[in-house]
Amino acid sequence: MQIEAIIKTSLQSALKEIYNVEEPTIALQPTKKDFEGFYTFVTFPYTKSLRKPPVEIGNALGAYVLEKSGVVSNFNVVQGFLNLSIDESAWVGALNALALDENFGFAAPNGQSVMVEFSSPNTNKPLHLGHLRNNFLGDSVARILKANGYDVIKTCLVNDRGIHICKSMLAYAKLGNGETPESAEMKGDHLIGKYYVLFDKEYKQQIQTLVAEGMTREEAEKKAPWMLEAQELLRKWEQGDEATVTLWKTMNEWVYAGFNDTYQKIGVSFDKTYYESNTYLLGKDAVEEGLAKGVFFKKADNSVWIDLTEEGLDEKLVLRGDGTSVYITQDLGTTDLKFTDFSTNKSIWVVGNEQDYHFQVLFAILKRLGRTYADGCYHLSYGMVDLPSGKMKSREGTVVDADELVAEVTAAAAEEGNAKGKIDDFTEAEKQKLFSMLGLGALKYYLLKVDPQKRMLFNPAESVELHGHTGPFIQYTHARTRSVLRKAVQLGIDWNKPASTVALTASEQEVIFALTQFPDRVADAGRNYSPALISQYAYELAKVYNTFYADVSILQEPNAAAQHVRLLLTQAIADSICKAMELLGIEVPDRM
RNA sequence: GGUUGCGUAGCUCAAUUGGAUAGAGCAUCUGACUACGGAUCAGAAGGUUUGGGGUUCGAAUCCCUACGUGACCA
Repeated sequence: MQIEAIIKTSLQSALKEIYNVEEPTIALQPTKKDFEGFYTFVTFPYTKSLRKPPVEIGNALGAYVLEKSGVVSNFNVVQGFLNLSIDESAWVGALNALALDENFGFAAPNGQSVMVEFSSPNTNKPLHLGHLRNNFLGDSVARILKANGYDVIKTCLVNDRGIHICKSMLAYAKLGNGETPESAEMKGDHLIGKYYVLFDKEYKQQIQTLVAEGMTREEAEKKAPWMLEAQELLRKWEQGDEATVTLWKTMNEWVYAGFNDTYQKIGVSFDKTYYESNTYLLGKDAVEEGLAKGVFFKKADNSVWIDLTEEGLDEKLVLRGDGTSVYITQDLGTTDLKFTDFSTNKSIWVVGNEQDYHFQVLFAILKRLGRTYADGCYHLSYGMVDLPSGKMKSREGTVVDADELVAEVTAAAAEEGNAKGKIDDFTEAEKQKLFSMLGLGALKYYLLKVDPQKRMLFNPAESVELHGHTGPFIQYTHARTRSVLRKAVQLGIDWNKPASTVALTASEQEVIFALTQFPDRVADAGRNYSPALISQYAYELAKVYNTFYADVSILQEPNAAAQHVRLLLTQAIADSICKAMELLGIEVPDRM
């Protein structure tokens, strides 16, 4: 059994035997660095019911677990805090168990399945920084849930239809001159993005002209010729006009080729891709169903609504008076489709917090419609990414392009990597592989270390940083452990077996303590859908190992038993860092 | 206007979900067997947790209020 679990059980018995208190859950916290011990139990909550001072309770409980638990070597009480030190044999035992368990940290399959929808790009422009946060989050959460025992299905819902695509199509039809990604030597998604910008430019011109002619701004925005033409194009598309559909298909193919290139580069993939062009008409039968069940009601203009004031929300339109869909209509249909296709227990949407209200409404409607899956729906809402110059706005050209950014971080890693001269024997291909690993490591870590819910600031200089609280720092620590282990192999040392108990330094105990927390951290990250918790943990592992590394010598250690423990611990750190980073979608090198 | 999120060191982020003297990184300053990998380590300095009230053994965390800031709904 785990040390922490043993202590908890022992404390439960202590409370029962000494004070006749039944405590179903014991909360332990790590002892603060300024105090002696590793686990702390807070006794304040019992002072009232037991009518005893907290120190007295702490002493009684401490004496009990010291005598009976078998893992506690010492204790001290400060006010209401009972601090417990752990016996060396318990530490070594824990190390043996986790270092020799290949699946340590990951849960066994739990028989549950979950769908994670993320990325969900528009086909009228290339991916940008905001998409990257979304992609990395979704990909990482999928990995974390898998590590928690779920069967995970990653999906992407591509927004491949609508007025925005028609804008690009129109500009291309007018100005394209048959340009292709090949002839332009541009990635397809960037080429389409170029025409979207061209549309916007011309559109703004037209508005200005109309306003100058005396039209109000609002009217001009509606009456600008290109806007009218784009809307006409959308109507043609919906009617299946052949030329329009052909152009749409061609341009979308270009975009997908570009997207795939980017996805591959950043190491993100999907099990299933949904296209809105196939799903945008869904949901109308759900509306019929809602009307029949009396969940929805019709207004005089024939539009369909739901009253969600009981849930603290408003009345919400679910179908327009002319029978056309709104976003929520499609989402109702698509959600039904997703659960029919995969019948998962849960479904998660990784979507920005600007849509918080939308998802509250969606889930509330699903419940009202009596969908059994409604309780398994979760909106993983994340904050926007700001730039030092302010908000990213695609219309104002202040977006950070994903492809460019990846190239930049890779270049930064290459510059430092080449300067160090430690990999001069690498082939060019090996170097490229490494630099991309490090560059992406820096970028992914930078975006994932922040609590998903929070808005974050993207500082370009910090995102390519390779020192301090960064991905490359952790990757470096991994390379370091592998280097030690390589040398140990060369020296013919066999450490891959249980170690026996020896005296441990404080830094060794800290490392083992950190290692033992892996399963809890994974579970925590899964419960909270938070890669940030894993990021934090990977950093702690690296930090605590580096402190240990500077503190004692491993290969020069004369005592074979002590050396054995240190190698085992090095091995465990290497494996744990590798696994933790894998949960973030970050690869770690053996050399760098 | 209505609803809602956020405000922590100069900057970027933590704080085990109500626990001890609020912790890291960057930037600044000091050091580290001429190195089992220095992309590292040890240390210094940096805080009235936006202001004000309240709840209790105990508040960055919960409640009220003011200010600042973002989002959504029209």
